[in-house]
Amino acid sequence: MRHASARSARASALAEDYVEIIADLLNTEGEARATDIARRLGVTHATAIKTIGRLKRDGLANGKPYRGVFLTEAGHALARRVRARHQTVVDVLQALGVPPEVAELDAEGIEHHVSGPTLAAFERFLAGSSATGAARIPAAMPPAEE
Amino acid sequence: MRHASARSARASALAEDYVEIIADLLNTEGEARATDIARRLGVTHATAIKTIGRLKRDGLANGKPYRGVFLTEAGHALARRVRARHQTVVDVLQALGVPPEVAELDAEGIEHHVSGPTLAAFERFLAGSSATGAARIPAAMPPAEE
DNA sequence: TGGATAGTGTAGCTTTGGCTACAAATTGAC
DNA sequence: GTCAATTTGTAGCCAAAGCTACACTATCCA
Repeated sequence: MRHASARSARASALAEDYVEIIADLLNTEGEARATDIARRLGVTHATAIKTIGRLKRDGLANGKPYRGVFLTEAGHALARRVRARHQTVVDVLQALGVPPEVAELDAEGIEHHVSGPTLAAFERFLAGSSATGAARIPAAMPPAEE
Repeated sequence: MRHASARSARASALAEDYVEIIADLLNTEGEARATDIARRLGVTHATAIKTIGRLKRDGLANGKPYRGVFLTEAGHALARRVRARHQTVVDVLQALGVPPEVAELDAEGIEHHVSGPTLAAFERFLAGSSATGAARIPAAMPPAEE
């Protein structure tokens, strides 16, 4: 049954991607239009609109027809969590020696499968590296217990 | 378009999971039965059989009705690649301080999104750690250039 | 040699996430 | 204010991946 959780993560990955993009568009452009969301994802606007409909149904987004998409409080909370996790994953990959552009690309897929404990370990790892000013974790770092 | 590659990775993830499990069953049990594959994945046997049909269609598996599933040469090659990558991801997660059981679980999802360059970086990272015999990478490790 | 049990396969349904094609609304330029 | 262009929405199609229910084979044991 090991794969079952990976499968459910796959299911929520799309919603997380949409929410992440919508939040980003709202921040940078002031509005999130269906066409822009679609372009960012590399799908047609019809696909985007249908998926946005599911986000609305699930209480993550709202907005009136022809008036752009907005996030509910739940949507914003999810976006914040997703964004922070994304950055952590990118930072870890880069600390491990992955080139920045590749790290950014791979993080897009990896982030949806990083569980809470793993995220915590990543953060400890990064805190350890930055504490010494080095890009790598110091040898003296204690094993993180949970 | 950053998300497009993550999406296509999601598409091949299931095939990779099946091939990985089939190879493991062939190794440990000598045969891969549909019911066992289904149980490992946490799906019903009907779902497993349908997916195995797709693997056969795509040239990864073969076998006669009621006679178990086998891998083609392509299937075996894929299984080998997937298994090696899986182990690397698990090792990296543990080196970063993720508990073994969690590392095993998260790797199941993460591995499908680890690109070639990232995998190479992971291997360099591990080579650096093991050279000192420590579970962690030494602070003195030089940045891996690419 | 039969049955019972276990395993395999088929049929038909659902949801998701894609697509194209078309229709409707909005916006901007005259 | 009207018309063209853009954007948004709808309809209908497809394949994948899941399910339940039922039918068919194999296998094993009495």
